Amino acid sequence: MTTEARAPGRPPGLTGEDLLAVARDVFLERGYGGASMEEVARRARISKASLYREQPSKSALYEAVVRHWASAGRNAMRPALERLLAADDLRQGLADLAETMRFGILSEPVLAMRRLVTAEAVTQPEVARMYLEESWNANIRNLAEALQTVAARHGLQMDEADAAAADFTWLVIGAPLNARLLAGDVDASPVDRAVDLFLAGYRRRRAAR
Amino acid sequence: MTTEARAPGRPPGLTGEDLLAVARDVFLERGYGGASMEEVARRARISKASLYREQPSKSALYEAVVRHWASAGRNAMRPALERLLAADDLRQGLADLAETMRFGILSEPVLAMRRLVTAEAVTQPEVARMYLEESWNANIRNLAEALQTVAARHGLQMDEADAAAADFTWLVIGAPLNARLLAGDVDASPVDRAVDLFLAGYRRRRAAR
DNA sequence: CCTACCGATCGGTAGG
DNA sequence: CCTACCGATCGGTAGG
Repeated sequence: MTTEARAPGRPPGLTGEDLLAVARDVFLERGYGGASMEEVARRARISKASLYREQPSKSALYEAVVRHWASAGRNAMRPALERLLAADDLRQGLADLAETMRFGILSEPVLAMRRLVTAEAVTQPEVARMYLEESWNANIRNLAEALQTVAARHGLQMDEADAAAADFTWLVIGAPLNARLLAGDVDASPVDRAVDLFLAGYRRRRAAR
Repeated sequence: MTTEARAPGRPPGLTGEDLLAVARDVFLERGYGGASMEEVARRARISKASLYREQPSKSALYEAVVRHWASAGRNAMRPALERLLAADDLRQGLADLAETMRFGILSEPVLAMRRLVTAEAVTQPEVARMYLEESWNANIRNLAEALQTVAARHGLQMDEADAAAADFTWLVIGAPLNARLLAGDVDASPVDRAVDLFLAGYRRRRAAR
């Protein structure tokens, strides 16, 4: 069979979430300004008129794309956090988590989405704020919860779990994220340094202020 | 006097570094795609034809702007590092340095330049790479050198000073930089947490792998 | 140094 | 009659 079966009168092109996936690819490849509604329509095999009936404007399409992406990534770390909670060796568990975080956050599509949303934060701040809250802070809070559990089990001093989750995250991905965003470099530094520094800082109560 | 004295035949508008400053403002306000050569020319009080005689293309103007900025920021941290080296109290010295770093890196123009260069890293990667090397990595190396000196004086264990400088930097600015880039939030968390974690990690030799 | 203008393309919408 | 969709073109503006 060379043609798909389809009901008469049904649209042959993409709509709904399939359309959002196509639009996402165009935005990630070209940036907001470089993306044209015509290319989105062409790749989705629909007319521009049909595209505008699905989304009333380019900015509305952009917001829908980011919202769908953020929703999908909201609990991206959950499996890795389950593995951390199940790990006997805390240090090894944190190192595995760190590797997973690097692999995910430094992947090309995630980097491209960060570039896109950051660049458009000036003109569409509410979209950037939604992305930060739904996609990033939600994951930080999940991480904080898991860290609090393993801290209690392994006798770590962790009064402010959210801050500790941020510390861990930025020790692990700060430098390579910066390098990849700006230069595409693949960072080769082992995660063990970050994990050791984190553990050293939280193993004993830090000096009072 | 209502008019400035000027030599006959001299251009009334801006050229050279003054032109780059005007172009920088336009790029930072509008982004690369949103910046028009016409607006740059208008603000510099020159014609578009004159602008194109100074810079052969929009991308050449952009590269000149970023290069000039990076060159100016290359040793931005030097005064703060001198104060660290002169500090008696290491913890207080690091806290002061951390405040200075936050104030500088999280300032609006520096954030806007980061947004701009990051967004254009896809289409003009060599400019982004130059920015990373001249403006960021140069400062990290200056910080590493200073940290090595104070580490030796205060008995810290610091085998890889570049990595330690990156650790310190991302502990101090990672979370607030992310929040400000995406949501414009002003972070209120004290720098003391980051400094204490850093010191705890480097005060004793970390566990062998 | 400027006005005028080009070929191309943008986001968005018309009639049928 | 309906829904889904098309070719053509609108007014403005971009880099050059």
